[in-house]
Amino acid sequence: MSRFGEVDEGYDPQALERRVFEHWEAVDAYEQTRERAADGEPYFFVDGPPYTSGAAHMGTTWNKSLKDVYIRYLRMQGYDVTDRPGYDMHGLPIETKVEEKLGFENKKDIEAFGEEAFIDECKAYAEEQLEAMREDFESFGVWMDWDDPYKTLNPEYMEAAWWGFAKAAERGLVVQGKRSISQCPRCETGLANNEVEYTDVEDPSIYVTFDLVDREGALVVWTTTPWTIPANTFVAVAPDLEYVGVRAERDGESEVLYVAEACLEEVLREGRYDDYEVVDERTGEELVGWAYEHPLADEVPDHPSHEGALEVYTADYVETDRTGLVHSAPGHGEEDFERGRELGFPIFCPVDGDGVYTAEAGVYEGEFVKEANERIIDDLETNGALLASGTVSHSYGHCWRCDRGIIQIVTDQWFITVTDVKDDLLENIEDSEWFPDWARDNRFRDFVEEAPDWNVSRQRYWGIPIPIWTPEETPDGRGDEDMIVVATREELAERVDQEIDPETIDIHKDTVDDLTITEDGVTYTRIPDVFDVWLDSSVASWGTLDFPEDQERFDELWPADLIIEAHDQTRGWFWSQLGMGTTALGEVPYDTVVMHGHALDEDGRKMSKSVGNVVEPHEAIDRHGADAMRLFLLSANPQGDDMRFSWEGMRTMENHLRTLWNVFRFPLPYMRLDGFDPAETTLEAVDDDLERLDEWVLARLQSTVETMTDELEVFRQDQAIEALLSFIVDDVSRFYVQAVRERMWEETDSASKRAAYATLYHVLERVTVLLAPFAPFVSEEIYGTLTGEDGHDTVHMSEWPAVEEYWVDEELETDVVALRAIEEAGAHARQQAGRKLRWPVPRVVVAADDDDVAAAVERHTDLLCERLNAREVELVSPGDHWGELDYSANADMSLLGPAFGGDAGRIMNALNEARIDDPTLESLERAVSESLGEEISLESEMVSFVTETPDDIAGTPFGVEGDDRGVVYVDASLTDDIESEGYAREVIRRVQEMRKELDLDVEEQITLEVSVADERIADLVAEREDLIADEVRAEALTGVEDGDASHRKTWDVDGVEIELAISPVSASAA
RNA sequence: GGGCCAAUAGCUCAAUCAGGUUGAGCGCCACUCUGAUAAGGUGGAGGUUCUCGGUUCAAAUCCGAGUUGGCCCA
Repeated sequence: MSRFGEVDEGYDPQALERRVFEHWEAVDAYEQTRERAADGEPYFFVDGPPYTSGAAHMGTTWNKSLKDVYIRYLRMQGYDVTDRPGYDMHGLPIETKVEEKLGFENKKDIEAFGEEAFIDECKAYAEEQLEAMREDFESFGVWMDWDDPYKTLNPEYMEAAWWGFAKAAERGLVVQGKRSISQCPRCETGLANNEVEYTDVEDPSIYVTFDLVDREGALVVWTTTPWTIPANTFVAVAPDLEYVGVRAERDGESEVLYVAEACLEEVLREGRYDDYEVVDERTGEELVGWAYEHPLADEVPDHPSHEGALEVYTADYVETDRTGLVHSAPGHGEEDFERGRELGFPIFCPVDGDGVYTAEAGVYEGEFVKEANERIIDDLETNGALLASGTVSHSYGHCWRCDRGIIQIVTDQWFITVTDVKDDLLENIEDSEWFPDWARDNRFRDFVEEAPDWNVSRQRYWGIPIPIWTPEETPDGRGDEDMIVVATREELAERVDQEIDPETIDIHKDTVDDLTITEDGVTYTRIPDVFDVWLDSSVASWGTLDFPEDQERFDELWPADLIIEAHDQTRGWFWSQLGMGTTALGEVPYDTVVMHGHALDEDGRKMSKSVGNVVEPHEAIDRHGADAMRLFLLSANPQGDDMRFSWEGMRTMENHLRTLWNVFRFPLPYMRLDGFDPAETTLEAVDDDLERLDEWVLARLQSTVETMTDELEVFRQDQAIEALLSFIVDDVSRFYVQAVRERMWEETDSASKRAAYATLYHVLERVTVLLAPFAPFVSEEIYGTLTGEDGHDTVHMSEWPAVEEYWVDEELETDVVALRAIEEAGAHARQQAGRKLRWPVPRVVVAADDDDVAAAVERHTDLLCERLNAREVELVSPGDHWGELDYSANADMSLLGPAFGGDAGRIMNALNEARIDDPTLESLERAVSESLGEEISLESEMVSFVTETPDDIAGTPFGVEGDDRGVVYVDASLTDDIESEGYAREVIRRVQEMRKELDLDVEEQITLEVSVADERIADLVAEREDLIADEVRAEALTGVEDGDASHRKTWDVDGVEIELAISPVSASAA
């Protein structure tokens, strides 16, 4: 880019972004930026791999933008930052998508299609999705190593998972076992808890009676899963709960029912009993050992009948709910299973992985369990075991992929026994620092404390094969006793019977399933399962380093310095990494965690396709540009809180950027015209010529740098952005540029102009560097235009600015805060006096409350005169009083409260309403006492005096951060001289407008004719003819002939009619 | 059903930890400016600080119960 070249007149983000992408491409901006930091101190950032689901939504966009900011910032700080992006590419979501695509119904279709072909389809699909996501990420300017991402489907990454798992196995933390798990009957695989989604559904709600053996009556249980009744093994009670036996009557028949006393009324109502009588009272403890008959004994001949089965036991999961007696089937429910194991019962689960009853289920064999519900209810009724039957709406678990209702069954699974190392897990948490800290100390700790063993096996195809080989013959024994766990591809090649090349082998299921190991005469085959997909990403901290293949980088970098993810990852990636890091290596694999929230819609609702409130990032980019979108997202608190998307917020950010663009564009023509060379006219060169405002804006720049750096260090980029934008918009644009414009308009060269150039140039250049991590596009273009060949090829190679002590000037900053407050108050007072800024006022009086303000006014009298358009500015020093003022007082409630208790409020009001002539405590006490009708004694610390403006002069108090610091009085009286200038300015303004209407060049000379209807005012205007001619570039004030090039208009200036006519000189000469 | 987090102006948030007359920016309306112009300036309207109860002279702030939303878990 050439320095001070022509730029777009308005801020056009789309065009600008296109240019910047081309520029990045042309100069290898990303590669150069990385290279520049290559020798810096290493910083190991790990990208949490997004699942390859197709497109970046607003949440991933926020996440990646945050990562991009900190990567860029750290790089500017000189760190050599790892920025390898990752993709999570295995798992059921992709399998189900591919199944849909191929029109598959279940696993049998996959088997028919062929494992290898299916895996190839999954791989192709995942890669396709990856490309779409990469394009999205790049489109909003995320700079990561897109050419070398880590993919969980790559053999070297899969090996990282094998290695970690083998380490855990080495430490005895891998076991096989039967567990009650959530099974998706369609996907035919177990699901982790976090893969189960709960939604409200209508299910059967039945009350079943279990007839007691050897005594009259029946136990009443309640269930929503009739299909689990065949597997009933025992009934659970709470030991201390009161139970009753009642003789209940309905339809003229009576029976004895046992339920918890608290549930009695409800059960009888459900069963529509007419009457009842309590015949027995017992605690749960006293029911233990009672035997009952299986209600489907004939239909399910193989039902549990072993020693101890079909009896009452206590269990801690019993609640005083429904009947207080719980039908327990260890072959299904998780708690039932645990209790059943405690009791030493064999597990009876007559249901297969596809949700179909096995032969053990007797007459129900071959039926899908959910469909068998109805028949079972009928059979229960026939057997006289159905007390009541209805439906209930409750929250029930569903498969996260296919939405089918899950079933609880007991199957053989493989576990990492994280419960064995729970103390280590809790201890290791302490080694990580979290932002916000409560995420670690409340949420995460709670989760870790309660975490069960990790079921890592899935009965699926598209995943990392579990590297366990078990002996072909394992009669009765558990697989984990003689298992071989393979850690690497090399080890695999060494141990398997077949000839394979570890360099080239793809270790997906279709390949490794055929491999066998024979050792000591025993042949081992691989178990058919693949890993839970959460295990894939859990090894990212070393997988991203290609460890174990690459040992060196692991030794240098591990563990991760920083990870940044949303709060749903507490139970996801934050946890899986801790679990894997601790079981494999005994350490937490990350030092610092930044936990952000989710992107919600404008109303604070979750964005969801079905609700139709999803905002796509590319729509946001199309409407307001990628920079504005990033700034909007990044200006949200990144620690824990959710963010609400807002189009208004987006627009605001675009407006701020437009302001920056205008500020940047404004001096360019002047700098170009004057041949300003920033390399020559440096700040150092013009130091002696700098004016106070120049020094001020440089001082403000320093404190902005300081604030931003401090905030970024604690991951509050939102605060950093606020500081920067407020500097750009409030300080540079609205104040500094406003004040220095006239210096730039000067036609001749001057020291003051050069100083202004050098200052504004420096400020703008620093601003682009500070803005670069957040809005990488617009900062790039501004930087390029400012620096031309002298700068880096890209702003992103810049160092993060350090505070330049030389320019720090806190006192000056505070002074200008006061001056700006005075100016603001002055403008307010003017408006109240009905005098617009264009009209000069003879006098402005500043009554200062303290020496700092007084000193500031003294130093900047000229500036105040100019900005307030006052002939003179007078200062009333602290301590002196403006004779005509009244006073009232404000109360300091922190002192008034303790002193007066309940009366403090009334006294406060009296203070506010008091009007006294002189600001003394005595006068105030007198006024307050009189108003309240009682003697009130005040301390001077309790009150502060407030001036009350007299009627004849417009006065406005000014303050700093809520503290009153003085009052500005504007004397708006008129004199002929002032009226003369005022009307002249009115004429000038209107001539300028007419020039614009004719589209004249700024330099173009005109002839001008002015005729004012009012004679007195005509004379006043005539007094300022020279001023008018000068300001509007009029060669002469003469009559203007009506003609093609002339422009004539009659104006109404506050009731005075003024006719103006202009014509360009060139036109009238022709 | 349980845990964590949040709720203050139309919107985004500050003030909450250490109780003391609720603030800023944006938006809106009015006025204003017109050599940055899809800009700038001034003012105004807009709050039962989610609800109810408690502690206190005094509660947005502390405590308890609830409501709504988000995440996680069952």
